[in-house]
Amino acid sequence: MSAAEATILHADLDAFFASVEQRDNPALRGKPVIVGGGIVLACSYEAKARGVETAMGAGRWKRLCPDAIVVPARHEAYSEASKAVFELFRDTTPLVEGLSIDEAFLDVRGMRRMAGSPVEIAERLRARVREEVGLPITVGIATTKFLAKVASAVAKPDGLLLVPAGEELAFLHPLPVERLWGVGVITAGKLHAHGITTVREVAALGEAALVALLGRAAGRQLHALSHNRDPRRVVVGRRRRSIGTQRALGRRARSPAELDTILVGLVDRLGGRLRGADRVCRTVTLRLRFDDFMRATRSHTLPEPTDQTQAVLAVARALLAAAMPAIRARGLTLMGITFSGLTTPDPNQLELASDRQAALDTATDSVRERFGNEAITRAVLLGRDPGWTPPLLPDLPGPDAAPP
DNA sequence: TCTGGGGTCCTAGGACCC
DNA sequence: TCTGGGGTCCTAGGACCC
Repeated sequence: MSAAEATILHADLDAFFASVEQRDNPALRGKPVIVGGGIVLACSYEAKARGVETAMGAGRWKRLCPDAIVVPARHEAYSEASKAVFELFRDTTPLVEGLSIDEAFLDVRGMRRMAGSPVEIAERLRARVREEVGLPITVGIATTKFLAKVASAVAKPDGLLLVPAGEELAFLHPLPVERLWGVGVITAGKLHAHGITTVREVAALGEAALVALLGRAAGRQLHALSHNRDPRRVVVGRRRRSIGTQRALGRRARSPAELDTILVGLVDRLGGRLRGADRVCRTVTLRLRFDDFMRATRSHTLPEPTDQTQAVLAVARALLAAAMPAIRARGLTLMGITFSGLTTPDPNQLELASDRQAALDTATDSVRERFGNEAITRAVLLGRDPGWTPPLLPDLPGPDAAPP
């Protein structure tokens, strides 16, 4: 019994949002299409060929591709298309692990007699996604999840690539380090600084050296991946660990009252999403982004989980009020706010969140215990008095280390 | 060249417990 | 004077992914 047979598929829709737009509007086919506008949420391969990339700002893509057709995002359409494709995934094999709205791992081990070789299964899946949902999809096949993902990235767009068992390293080693899952700009930069540009060179380095360079987890992981060692199984039914909502603010200064209005909107959305997903959260995190792209995080953990907007709001207000003086002291402009609730793994705890007033009381007590009565007062004032400026709090560290 | 709205996982120090 | 080990939880920051 060879554990080495390549049976893991990584299926990844190509330029997902843009492909849905081209599917639904024939006038867009064959043209550079950008979904988003302000920044690029997604772009068609015609736009990619001109150098446009995801998350690019308007200034840049307009220079690169002035004739691009810009369409607003239609998230419901994407969500629907995603559901239809995932149905086809699950019709292919019960072992489906979703990674995001547009990609999943499928394990087709033991299906040869019934359904054919992994390549045949993948071909059939690609044809069905094309015919039944109208979208192009790329599939990578390999012995490990990690390598299947690398394979699909290499095969894009609208491709299929099998890395046969036994040929993994021959495929992997010539690739640039950036192809490895988990190597972003920072890690790639560190590796480049040591003259390492290919996976082969990573593999030759040895675990100890990689750990010294990148830290324990990242070093070990990279070492293992460079030898195609990835024992992770395809797992069905993974649950989200956190739910968050965020909003960009731009460079304009915001009054406390404005901030509070934004905050209430975010928390309201978050509460709705928690309840909609039948989830509760115990740890509420406030994430702030500044004009120099610095970030700061403040979090608070409640004694009991909740899905109640008012309870989360009490925590959120206190966190923001407590962080505000430190922000002002640095003279930074707030560019974005995120609130997220770390969901709890135990669904039984849902019952604990049933009583609204009790949840609010618990949250208020918990915040008071940590930040003191003053913080509660400040948090309440935050929403009421536009002229209010918070006093400096000496006990709070700044949003980050002192500027260079 | 400064941009969205989602997420995941890891690290490190301090508190606290046994 | 020097000095124990291990574990969990919380908080803040950082890197990365789509």
